[in-house]
Amino acid sequence: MSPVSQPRKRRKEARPSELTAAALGLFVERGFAATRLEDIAARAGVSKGTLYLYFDSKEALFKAVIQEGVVPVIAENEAIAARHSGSSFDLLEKLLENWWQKIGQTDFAGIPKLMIAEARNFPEVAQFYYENVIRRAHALIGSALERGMASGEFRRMDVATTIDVIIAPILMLLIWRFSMACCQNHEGDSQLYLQIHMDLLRQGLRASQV
Amino acid sequence: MSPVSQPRKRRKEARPSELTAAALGLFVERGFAATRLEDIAARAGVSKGTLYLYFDSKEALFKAVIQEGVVPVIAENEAIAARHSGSSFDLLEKLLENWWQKIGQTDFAGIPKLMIAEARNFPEVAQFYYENVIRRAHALIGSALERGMASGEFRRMDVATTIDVIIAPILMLLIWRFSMACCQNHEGDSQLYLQIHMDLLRQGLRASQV
DNA sequence: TAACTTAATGACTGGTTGGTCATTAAGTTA
DNA sequence: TAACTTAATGACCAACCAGTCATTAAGTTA
Repeated sequence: MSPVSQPRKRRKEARPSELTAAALGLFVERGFAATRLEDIAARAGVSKGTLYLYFDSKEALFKAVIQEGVVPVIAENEAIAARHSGSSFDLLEKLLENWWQKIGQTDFAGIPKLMIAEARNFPEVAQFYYENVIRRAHALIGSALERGMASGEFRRMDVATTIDVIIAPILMLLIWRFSMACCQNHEGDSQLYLQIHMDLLRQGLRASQV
Repeated sequence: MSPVSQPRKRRKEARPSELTAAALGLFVERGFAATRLEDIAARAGVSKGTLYLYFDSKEALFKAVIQEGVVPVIAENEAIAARHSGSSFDLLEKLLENWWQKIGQTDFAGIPKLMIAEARNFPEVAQFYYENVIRRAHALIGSALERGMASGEFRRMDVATTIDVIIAPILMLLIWRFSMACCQNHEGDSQLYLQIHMDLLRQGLRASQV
């Protein structure tokens, strides 16, 4: 057996994203308060001291985790909505598909659970997340709904609240995966879940035929 | 000004539930790890030492919080389902109504967020919650769905997954209230939210008319 | 009211961890 | 290869907190 300690490499560029990735994983798993900085550093393959070269404090690291990877996907979806032509329900499906690819199937999928668990302890970060992610996602779904109502494709409804009801099952899918999912022996089928949600909406949103 | 310290009263009976109530509030607000036992004791109007007369450890207190107030409501709803006659959608509405009265509008409303945030750190408690709350709630909704499918009221669908999609917005309502809700200036209307969810379901679940 | 039982207290301790900094060594320049 | 810059380290410290226990006093019994 050779000595365990690796020669220490100097890789200034790669460190921050490696550290936020490690932090995301542990924060989601254990919660902010219960996660030790030493464990984050170890998962990223550095020492605790190195972590402080790149982040001022544990809270600063938390902020960086949140701000890193969610906003770009919102911007993408805004672009998708802008150039869409076709039924409004198709637009909803396109937005969901892109979100699923960029968030739902990546490590960022853990962020909703993390944000929900820690929002009250970090109001400033929660505010940032609300303004830059939640509000914009709402606006996106809202405009699709209004488009569909204007064309007669969807029935009339309270838009603001309907948005919440549409988004809720999508968020719960991720939240569940990072919390209670460990108790189920059978694994849930995410694709089927999303498909059934959209099936219910397809029929639930459309203007009644009579 | 008179001295601050109250004469200490002896109230062995009332202590446990006062302590679990205080703990629920603080755990929901700050998370398990970030909550200090001294703060829980203070909120319950006793000293930290007193807390240890009634609970062996911080984790034991957490278990007690969870086990205290959710199971009875499930049992009630099982009774409601057993004696129900009428449409299957009416049954779903009745179950939701009772749940809203007994959980949604009480301090127990914070439990879903707490369970989700801490499930991974307390697999034993999570397992208990899964078996005694989640599984039974699922079975309840599931039997209502199958009843409706058998009578031709609902269309055919994958029951297990549809249950999840139905429950998700209801849980998110509470989770939201105890996390990101602080960021919104306008307060959401829970009644309207639940009504729209049920409206979407009423039309989304029913067998297509053609 | 004296003796007794036990609910309640809060000072204390041992372990933990966020954050610091003097030291080490990787990589670069001359 | 010698001198230099700075990324990386890990021992260390101070604050914090779960859990303990000797002491206090509320309420009860005789």
